[in-house]
Amino acid sequence: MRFSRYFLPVLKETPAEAQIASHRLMLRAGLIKQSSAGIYSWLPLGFKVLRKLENIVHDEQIRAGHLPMLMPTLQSADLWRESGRYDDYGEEMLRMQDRHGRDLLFTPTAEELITDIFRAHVSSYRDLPLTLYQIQWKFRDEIRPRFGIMRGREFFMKDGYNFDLTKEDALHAYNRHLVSYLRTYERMGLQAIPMRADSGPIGGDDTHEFLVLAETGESEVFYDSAVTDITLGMRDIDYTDKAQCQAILEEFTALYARTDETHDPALFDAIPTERQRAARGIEVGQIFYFGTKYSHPMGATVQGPDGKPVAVHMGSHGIGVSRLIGALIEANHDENGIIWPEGVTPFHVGIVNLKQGDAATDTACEALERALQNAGLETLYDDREERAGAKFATMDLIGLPWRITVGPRGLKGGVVELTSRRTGESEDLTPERVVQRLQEIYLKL
RNA sequence: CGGGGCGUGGCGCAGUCUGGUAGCGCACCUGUUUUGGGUACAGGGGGUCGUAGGUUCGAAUCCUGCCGCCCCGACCA
Repeated sequence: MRFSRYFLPVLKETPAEAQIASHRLMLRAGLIKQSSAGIYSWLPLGFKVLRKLENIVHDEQIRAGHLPMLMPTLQSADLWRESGRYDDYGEEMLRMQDRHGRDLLFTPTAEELITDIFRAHVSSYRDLPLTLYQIQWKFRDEIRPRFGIMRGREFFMKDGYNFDLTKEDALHAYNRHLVSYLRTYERMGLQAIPMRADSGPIGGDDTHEFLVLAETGESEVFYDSAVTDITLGMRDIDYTDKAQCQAILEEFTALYARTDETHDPALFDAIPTERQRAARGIEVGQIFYFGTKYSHPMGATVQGPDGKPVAVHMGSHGIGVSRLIGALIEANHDENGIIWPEGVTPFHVGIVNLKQGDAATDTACEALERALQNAGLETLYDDREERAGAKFATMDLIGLPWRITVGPRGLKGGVVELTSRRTGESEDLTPERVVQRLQEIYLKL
């Protein structure tokens, strides 16, 4: 992509409303524009990151055996009356009427609708287990939206629902989701710690929240510092293996890690003092097992082997995809701007032409751009006629993890400069080597 | 919803107290210059001062209503 052809409205000055780093940087780097309180437009660069996260979530869900689908944002109130949540959900649910005066709502979550789909089409235990999910816009009419995309009213969320014959199977689904979520966050370059949580209005018995540690997080968390040393890494996972999923859950949840909702000071004090941590975190996902809470009142049953109807055991699972961008930036930025992890960066590498208009550097940049594209890498070539400092500042702000600097001096020696955004370290390499290096870096992901 | 604050070109702000021709910086456009960490000079375009009403010879400025946005608290992916 040529910078001159892109739509990237970067701001030198920070809009007054932005209080936290991720919000400021998202506005300054031209990722989003506020439309009204808690509602944002996603500009091309922000949309690109959002799509990357969405793709990673899809990829990991499909890997875990879950089926993608899409449900509408507007739903009939009738289903919600059936489950009893039309009245329970309260002011947070945005309600409206169509021209016939029928009550509609903008979906804050989709347990009712998915259960309705399930009961209409599934009647035998042989069709279980089944896990369906979608990534779709949600609306929750927050009392006070804030922190930009981190607590918007409209947000992009992956929500999944499992249907199982027995509690045991449903708990395996729970474990499977925990594992797949861990993988998902790790691929994004984020550490999200599963913590025992409170179930809130979704209801249910078992629930874990995934929290990214950040000073600006809204949740108070307490944990054993040793939990931050556990990673999934490259291990081979068989999602049908109940024992393996269970073992991973136990591995990740054995140590103390809780939000303030479920915090137990006595257990916390039992941790060696030097490992006790009280901090703040951003909630980026949550998984629930809630048994027959919806299937029972809504009549979502299957015939068991004995021919008798059984209410299915369910759980639901969410990842706040749009919020993740905020969490990613909170965890990855410095005073100059964003530093995208390689797994989610909108472009793999930026190219800075130090002397735009100079035939030799222009040619070298264009050749590099083609070579990188042919290698399957996405480039953002800053071809503006700007001073180098301005180009570097823009690259730093938008946070591409790698930058190639092309100038007449280097070209005399046959090299260009490859710079890491994270470390600031540079290396002089031939254009061929640069392409190779970047290929190696991104191949691993 | 309670408490606090703000609304003046795309962004950041001054001007409001004490009414008298709407300003500054950035961004944008034109030209020249320049390009190794936010370049210099010159010229230029763009504003119903959130909105409605009131007071006044005259309102960004004073008064009233409404709308929007932000911050602190109770709720949430």
